[in-house]
Amino acid sequence: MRFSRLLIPTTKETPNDATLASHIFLIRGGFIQSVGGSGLYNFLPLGKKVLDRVRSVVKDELDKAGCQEVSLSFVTPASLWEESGRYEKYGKELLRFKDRKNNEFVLGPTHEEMMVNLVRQSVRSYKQLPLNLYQINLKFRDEIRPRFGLMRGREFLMKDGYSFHTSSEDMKREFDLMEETYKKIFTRLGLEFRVVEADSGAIGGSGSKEFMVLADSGEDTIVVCDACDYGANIEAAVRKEKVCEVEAPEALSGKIHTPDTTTIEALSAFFKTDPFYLVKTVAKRALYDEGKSEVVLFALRGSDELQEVKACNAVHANDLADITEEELKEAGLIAGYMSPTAVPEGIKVVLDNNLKEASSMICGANEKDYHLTGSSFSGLQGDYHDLVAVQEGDLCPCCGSSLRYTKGIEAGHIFQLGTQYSEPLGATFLDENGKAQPMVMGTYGIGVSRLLAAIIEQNHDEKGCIWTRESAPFDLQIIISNIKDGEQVALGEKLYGKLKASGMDVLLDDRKDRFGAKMKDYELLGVPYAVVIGKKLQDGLVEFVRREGLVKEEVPAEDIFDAVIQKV
RNA sequence: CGGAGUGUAGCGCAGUCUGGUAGCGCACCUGGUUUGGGACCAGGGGGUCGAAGGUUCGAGUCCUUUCACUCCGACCA
Repeated sequence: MRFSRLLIPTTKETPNDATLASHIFLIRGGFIQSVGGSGLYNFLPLGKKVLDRVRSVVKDELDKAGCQEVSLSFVTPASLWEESGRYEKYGKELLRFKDRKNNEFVLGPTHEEMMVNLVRQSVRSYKQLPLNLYQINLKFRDEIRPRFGLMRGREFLMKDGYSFHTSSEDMKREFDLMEETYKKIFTRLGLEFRVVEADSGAIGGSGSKEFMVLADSGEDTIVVCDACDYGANIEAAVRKEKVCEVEAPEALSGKIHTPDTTTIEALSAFFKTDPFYLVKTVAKRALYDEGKSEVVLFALRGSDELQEVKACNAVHANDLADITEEELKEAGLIAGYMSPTAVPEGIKVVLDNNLKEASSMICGANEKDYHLTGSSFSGLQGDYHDLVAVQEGDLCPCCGSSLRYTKGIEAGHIFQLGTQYSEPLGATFLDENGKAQPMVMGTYGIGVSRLLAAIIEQNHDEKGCIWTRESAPFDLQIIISNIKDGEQVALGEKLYGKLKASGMDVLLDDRKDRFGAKMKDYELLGVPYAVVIGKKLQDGLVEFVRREGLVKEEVPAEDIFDAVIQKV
């Protein structure tokens, strides 16, 4: 392609709302264009090209793994969502609207319902299973706060795949195959990534894994072990059970006057004991369907922090909200002195697993200025769950080494769904005995447009993008320094023609601009390699440039074709 | 939704306090010079100042209402 004919509106200035490198360079390089803000973007020729290349890597690997591509209707009848029960549950991110006949529709934010519908209409027998269908299509989520360019748009390109099986064993086999396939995809795209244990969120199901592209600008905190492969989203991370080297406080059981000790620190100082032996009680309002809600107490060791997503899952709530002082009073709870053992009637209590069989604990008396010592949870019946937010320095559940935090961009997520969609939606097959069984499902997503942002987050310098081999808009860029120099032009054109004929995708910068402007654009666009044909051509030399590190090498003009073929 | 802020040319901004001809830089168009690090000279085009209402002889500027967007928190590929 000739630069002079391509629509590549590069700019020197940074749009005022862009803070992330990927956002800045994708806009400045003329890859994408904002549609009046609000998380919507147009893909310009260069951006579309990169998107297609990334998409083709995804497609190629999926097809190799035996998946079949389909394309589902973007506009989805609301009735399907009502069937699955998600019409209400999904919340405001689901864009709903009516057609001229007043029928309700949604713009698909994910397509479990549609795909199950497709399959239940066409699959009858176990002989037709397993099946793995996917599409790479637009999704729309009416995000509360879209930001960071392609990283979190409202409209985005997603690959969503769904598999259907006769048994959960077979589904797990496919789940593992998808994990391997995803690893191949991210590796081919040149990304440094980590597969981590994850929370399943609104999609549901169990045993989900996320593919995190490692980048400081990532929005997710992930917990990783450097000694082994263990990695998990902070929302799902677990640790080896903690022990405390400090001895437990004397087990005198009783009510102690503890004025103004409403925090763990104060309490720890008052009793001269480790927070490990204190009980932290956190009150939250759990929100459910149809506007229902209730106050819940979450209790854990004073040395631990509550992980809200885990807490939310423990009570099967849609969300947890902070609680106001009035609400506390109304519920009969005393701030700073709450306790899982002295609870007003009708308040739900959830206990952290670490409290199971704990003894010699100090907890609130649910009475102002009083705490109870010598509390024991031994034999105490209760609703025990993992509620703990794993901290840096906690020990790896697999190998016992120290864990640390890092940041990641969630680029893929795979779920073992089971039958939670096939049952309500009636997606059944007839087994060998002629009995109807619900299909066992898995679901697998990749944020394709987000991958563009992730690639740049991981591969850029202060000057611009550095595309990886399989994501680059072109294999090579030829820069003719002075378009008025007949010799430079002749060599540029000749090289361009020969390389194109050899199957290479080449961008020829044949613009009238000065050298500096072309070089700046090259650096901004981030094509992996360039050939600069300039002044040194008088001495029979041209330059071969590697974008990464901007390494330059002089090559005799007559050898440049072979050099390019060999290096690129 | 809670908190903060911004809406003026395609982009980035000044002008608003103190009402009086709509400005600057980049980009764009024409001509010329220039061609190894975002050139220069000359000329030119482009705006219902987010929207509606009000005050005034006169509103980008003051008042009221409203909308949109951005940034910080809870959701997600």
